[in-house]
Amino acid sequence: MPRSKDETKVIAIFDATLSVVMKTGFNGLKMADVAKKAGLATGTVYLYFKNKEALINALYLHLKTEKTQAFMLAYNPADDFKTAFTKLWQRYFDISLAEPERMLFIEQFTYTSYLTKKTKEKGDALLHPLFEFLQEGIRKKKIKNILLPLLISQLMGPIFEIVKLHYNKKIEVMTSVKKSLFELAWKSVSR
Amino acid sequence: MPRSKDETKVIAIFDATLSVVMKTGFNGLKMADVAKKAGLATGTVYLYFKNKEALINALYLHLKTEKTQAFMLAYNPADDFKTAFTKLWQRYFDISLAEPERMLFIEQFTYTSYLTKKTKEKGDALLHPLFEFLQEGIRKKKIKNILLPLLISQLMGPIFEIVKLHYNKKIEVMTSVKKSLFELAWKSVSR
Amino acid sequence: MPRSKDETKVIAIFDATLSVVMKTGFNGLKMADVAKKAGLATGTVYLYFKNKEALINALYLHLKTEKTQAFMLAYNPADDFKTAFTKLWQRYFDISLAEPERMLFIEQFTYTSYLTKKTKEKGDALLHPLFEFLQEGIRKKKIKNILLPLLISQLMGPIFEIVKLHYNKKIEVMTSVKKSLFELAWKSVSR
Amino acid sequence: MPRSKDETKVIAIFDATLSVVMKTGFNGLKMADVAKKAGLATGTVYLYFKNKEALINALYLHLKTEKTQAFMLAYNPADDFKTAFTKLWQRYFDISLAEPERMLFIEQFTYTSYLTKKTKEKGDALLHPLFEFLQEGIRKKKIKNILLPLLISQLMGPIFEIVKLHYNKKIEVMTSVKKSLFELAWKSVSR
DNA sequence: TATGAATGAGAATTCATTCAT
DNA sequence: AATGAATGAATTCTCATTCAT
Repeated sequence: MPRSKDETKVIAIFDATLSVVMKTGFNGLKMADVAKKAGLATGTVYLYFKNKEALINALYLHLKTEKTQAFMLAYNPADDFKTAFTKLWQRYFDISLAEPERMLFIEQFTYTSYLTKKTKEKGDALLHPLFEFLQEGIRKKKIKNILLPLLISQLMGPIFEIVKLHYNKKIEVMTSVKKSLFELAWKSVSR
Repeated sequence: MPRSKDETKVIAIFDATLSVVMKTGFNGLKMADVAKKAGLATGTVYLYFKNKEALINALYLHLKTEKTQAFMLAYNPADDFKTAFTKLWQRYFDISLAEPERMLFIEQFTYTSYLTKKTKEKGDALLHPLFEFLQEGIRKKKIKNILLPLLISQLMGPIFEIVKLHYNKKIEVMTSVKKSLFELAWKSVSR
Repeated sequence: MPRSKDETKVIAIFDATLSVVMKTGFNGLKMADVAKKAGLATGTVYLYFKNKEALINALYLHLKTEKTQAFMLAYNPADDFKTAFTKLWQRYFDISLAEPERMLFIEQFTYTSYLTKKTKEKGDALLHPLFEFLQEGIRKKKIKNILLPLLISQLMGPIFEIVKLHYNKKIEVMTSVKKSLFELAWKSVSR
Repeated sequence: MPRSKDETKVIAIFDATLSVVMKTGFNGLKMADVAKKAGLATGTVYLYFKNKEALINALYLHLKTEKTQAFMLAYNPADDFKTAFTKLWQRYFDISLAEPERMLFIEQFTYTSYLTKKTKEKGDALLHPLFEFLQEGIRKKKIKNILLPLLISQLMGPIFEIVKLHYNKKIEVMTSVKKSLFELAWKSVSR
């Protein structure tokens, strides 16, 4: 809930917050550090965000929105289902790996008391287009007829895990890996 | 002769910590609350754990060990691979859903600066038996020949997601759900 | 523009610390009391000094520097040795008696684990000019040719004792007393 | 104020206390450390001393008594004044250097709120025999007619300083040094 | 708006002392 | 008497937030 017009500063604060959390964990997140990293005075952060909680909620939504929009861009209604599915999965995978911090940040705060119910709901709502796409796939008998949340879990769960491994340098993700994983994913949900 | 240092108290402190985190989130974890919940004086907690960090690391390892041991009990070397795989998956699933707090707690810990590198390593090491079991499956051509970490991600990722949904009351997990999910899992990794 | 970090506050904290120690003894030194006495919030003290140890080290050096400078002002290179010696001794004596707290405080510090090796060294270094002056006296055969540290001990030791007596109201130091003491001092070291 | 008969334990506690203070400074003195060092349980220390303050006061008096007695043994009323003075000074010097910790301990606690007025008075009273000896010297016109406290300060002050230097390894005290120092002392107070 | 010093409530930790055994 | 675990008041230090400039 920025009050001012200076969108640049909001972004600087978001970036700084992300960076601090990634470096120190969410319990190491201090407003003073965020300010310093953003090149601002502590007080200035409070001109843009009412308090720490507000900042975190705003960032959460910002990241989730950005990410969702980015990957839904891969969707072309003209494609046949399998093609569309493939493009979407790959885009989601690519984005997640390209900016693991964003994804991990979201994960981290989910079970923190900082995150408002409202924020969580808004975050969930962003996935509606994806739900509809998958629903369509079920209707067309392209994928198994299971509850959508389960389907999504089956698809996203592995990606989250891979991103963690990648971020912690436990694995290197090459094209072959991506290919394998996609096959696992498609194999498990396709009909 | 004074009372002797008591294993019971360690457990009481572990339980209290878990309970406090689950009620208030990770950032709401205060040593005083833990002590009160455990029915002890603040100082007593420090008799058993050097400081907050030590407590968290110990609890992390405790939970992870407990969980791993519990689910590896389902493993019977006499079983053929598919049977063993099925039992293990189901046990892991059941345990995770039965005590979602423990699982979520472990996950949360991971993104805290409290957790030592050493602790993480020890935690990872606990999964060795599982790695070996899957390796065996690959050798026997029962499951796909992919990097083990990827395989594990594919198997555990979805379960984590389901547990979260379950814990947040977004879904109800009935037998049919469990069955569906197992099929997705098996379908994706089997040869 | 906020208020800028203020040298006045450092002095206020120094004074407050000194005053608290003098009233309650060294083991009665509490940061909260220092802050209150200085008219500041607890946190403010930590803005100027990293922690209690840093405060004590800084104050030690501050007092020792101040005292050394003050008494070295009595030194005029144009004076003949005996005159210079007399002036310095008297100035040191006067200063010590005028502000016994400062002197006693410095002494007390010495036996605290708070005081860093580095700080002690810096403190010792302050006496260099005095060492040189006495060395000159030896060269000129005005005073006995003994190791400088012994000479200094012989000169300062009695003064420390007198200050303690004075501070504890065991004696009253009048001009006649000062005269006697100077004679003892000069008698003992002169050639 | 030991309550029990076990004098051995009292000594062990005294030694342990001295040792802990010397290692960590008086603000590092913890009852638990004393107990451990003495090979006793914490509670046991409290069987022998009511509390920390009582322990410190008892030790202070113990050390001062011991030291005073030890050096007054060098006094032989049959000796002429100068001989007696010499013996006493040297004995005091030797004792102080041989067990610097004891002397330094006494010094350290003098300005701590732990030490009772009563304890200080008792400690001072121990020096009475020395006062009388010096008074006699004045009467016999062997030493200068100055206030006794000043005289004592003049004699003890330098020794304290030397002990500190010695303890901190700043100087090495050989026979020649001792001789020089005695000469300075005698020169300053003799008539 | 922007600044960053100041605030002080609140959290972690310590340690003298007690007490159950 | 001896033990050392337990206690909890007291203390240090932190950090979200405010406010004077």
